[in-house]
Amino acid sequence: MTITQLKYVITVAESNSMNEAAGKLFISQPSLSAAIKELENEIGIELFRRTNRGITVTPEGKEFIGYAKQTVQQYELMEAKYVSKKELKKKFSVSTQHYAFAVNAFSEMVKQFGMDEYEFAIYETRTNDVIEDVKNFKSEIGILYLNDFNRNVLSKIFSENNLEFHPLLNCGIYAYMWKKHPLAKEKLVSLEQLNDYPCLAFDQGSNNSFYFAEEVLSTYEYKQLIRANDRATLLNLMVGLKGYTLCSGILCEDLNGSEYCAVKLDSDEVMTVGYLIRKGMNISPLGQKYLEEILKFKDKALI
Amino acid sequence: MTITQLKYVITVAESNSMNEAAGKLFISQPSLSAAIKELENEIGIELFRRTNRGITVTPEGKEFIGYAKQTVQQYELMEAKYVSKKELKKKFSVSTQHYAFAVNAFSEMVKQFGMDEYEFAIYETRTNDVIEDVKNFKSEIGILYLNDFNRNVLSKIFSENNLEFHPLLNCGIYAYMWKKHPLAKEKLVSLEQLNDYPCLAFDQGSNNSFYFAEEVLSTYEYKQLIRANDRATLLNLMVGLKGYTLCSGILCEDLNGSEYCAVKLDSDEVMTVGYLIRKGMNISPLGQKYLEEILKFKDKALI
DNA sequence: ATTTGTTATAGAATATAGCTATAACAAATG
DNA sequence: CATTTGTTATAGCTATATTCTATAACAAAT
Repeated sequence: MTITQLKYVITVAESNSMNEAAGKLFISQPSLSAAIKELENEIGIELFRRTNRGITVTPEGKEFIGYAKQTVQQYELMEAKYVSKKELKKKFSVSTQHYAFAVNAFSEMVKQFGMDEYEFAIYETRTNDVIEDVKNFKSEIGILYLNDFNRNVLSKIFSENNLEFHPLLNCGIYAYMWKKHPLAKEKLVSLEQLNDYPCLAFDQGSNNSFYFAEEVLSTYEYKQLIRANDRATLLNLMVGLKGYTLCSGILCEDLNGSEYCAVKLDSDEVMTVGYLIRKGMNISPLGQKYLEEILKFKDKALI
Repeated sequence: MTITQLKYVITVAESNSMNEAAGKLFISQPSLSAAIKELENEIGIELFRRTNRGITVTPEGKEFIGYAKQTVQQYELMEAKYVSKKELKKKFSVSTQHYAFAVNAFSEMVKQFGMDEYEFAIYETRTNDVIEDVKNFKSEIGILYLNDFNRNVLSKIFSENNLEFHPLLNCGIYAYMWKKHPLAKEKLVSLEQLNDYPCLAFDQGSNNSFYFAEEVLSTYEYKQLIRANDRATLLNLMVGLKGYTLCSGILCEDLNGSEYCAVKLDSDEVMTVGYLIRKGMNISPLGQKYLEEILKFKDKALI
């Protein structure tokens, strides 16, 4: 297992064929094929499925490539510092459920590190994709919540996939709605009161298991339920349909605007927002800063 | 720059001569000498000073080797997982000023990870060594405090050495003393009151700059000052001499025993305990856990 | 002066990585 | 249905790198 082989594997995985990858790597196709095969023999894992129409990455290959990327990145960091002496752009991505504060923390971090030396990405997406992104090394960190209802199921998924959940902040449940909503001035609202209005929820794609829902009380039977896949859409529906959504109560007026407000729900239920990482994986300085930024919402979470 | 070369460099740095290192690496001495020299030429840095009585590491070499250790460790992690398939023992060390809670957090972390898969080390030492240990990659994390007096000086040292300080907890200043000390029952003590008793301080070796002192009010002129280099010794002197020491007020009865108590000092001064890491360095899962454990003292710190 | 340790150098043997040419195969194409 | 075009795999060769042994050069201890 050499660094060269790892670099080759990564390039092949990003290509549609050995031929194409060989071109990118400026070596001949037989050399590349041999190098890959030698590695596969050494580790005893088939990384790519070869067909006459190109290659596909096997599931085990996907995991291996994840580790390979880490190792090569570390190596290239040294290479950049000591050999070529140019600054290598470090990468950082995060995948999150639909939380304005996760986006806010992200932009704060970006501001502090600057775009010159770093490459950033944030994916605001459905629960299952958050898990997948972290699993496949697409994102270093995933942001999602656990509560008493989904904790066991998600924890099992985490441990099966070598993932680790770390709590960041606990918060009560709030109904998020338009400022001019009839219930907006209440101190406390009950589910019965809310039942007169449509509940807005984030679409979770094909995986419509309750456990993947982003609404805290997914088991409750809502009279009216509307699904959306975009936070801005959802906000628009709050105004247009006098809808509401159940969430953490962590507000970011800067991002969602001051047109909305959160009213505490009459419920003892507590949700735990936390971060998901691959088990045994180091957290980069960028990741450290991002988590620090999220922790700044600890106070705001307990309005 | 190959992984092999990096491994060679690391072994040489841990040996007294090329010959000795060559033996450890099961290669001939000329091969090793050539490999090292080739690397030095490539990066344009002299890593080792050769004398007829062996080798010494240059300062630039020390830094390079630090990075090399990181990179090789990452590589060996993959190698262990995919090639040799035996679990590699991960290493974690921390250097800290004399804080019982730092030791306590350490032992909590060790308990949770278990000694089978990991290799641990904790160095309770003087301020300058904490900084040196982190700088030279001996410890991943250093624990020390900043206050208004030493902040500027230490911050400058940190940035000059590519180190980063992250605050963990703020605490007031307490006088730590024997439970049967005449002042032990007071709610609040002044420096004037304490002046009747010897002040106990940690010896900082040759570097006796005020800025490196572990006592919070190092500028104050103590009538009686006794230096020690061991926490247990200091505790004994508290009993024997009715001495006291100024500290954070974070107590760990489990470790120091219940024979001692902390009395709040009549002063607004606040000290910030935090951790020190190399700039741009990732934090390992062990380090993450350790910091989490220290943060659990956040409440105890504000008695 | 000799011995014993060190690092550095030279030249030969071996191992490795890459190349070209070609095979083997499957799907698209005329 | 043969041909073309894409794919990966194999064989044999060459240039390069790695590592060895033997030896030199040097300094300190004996």
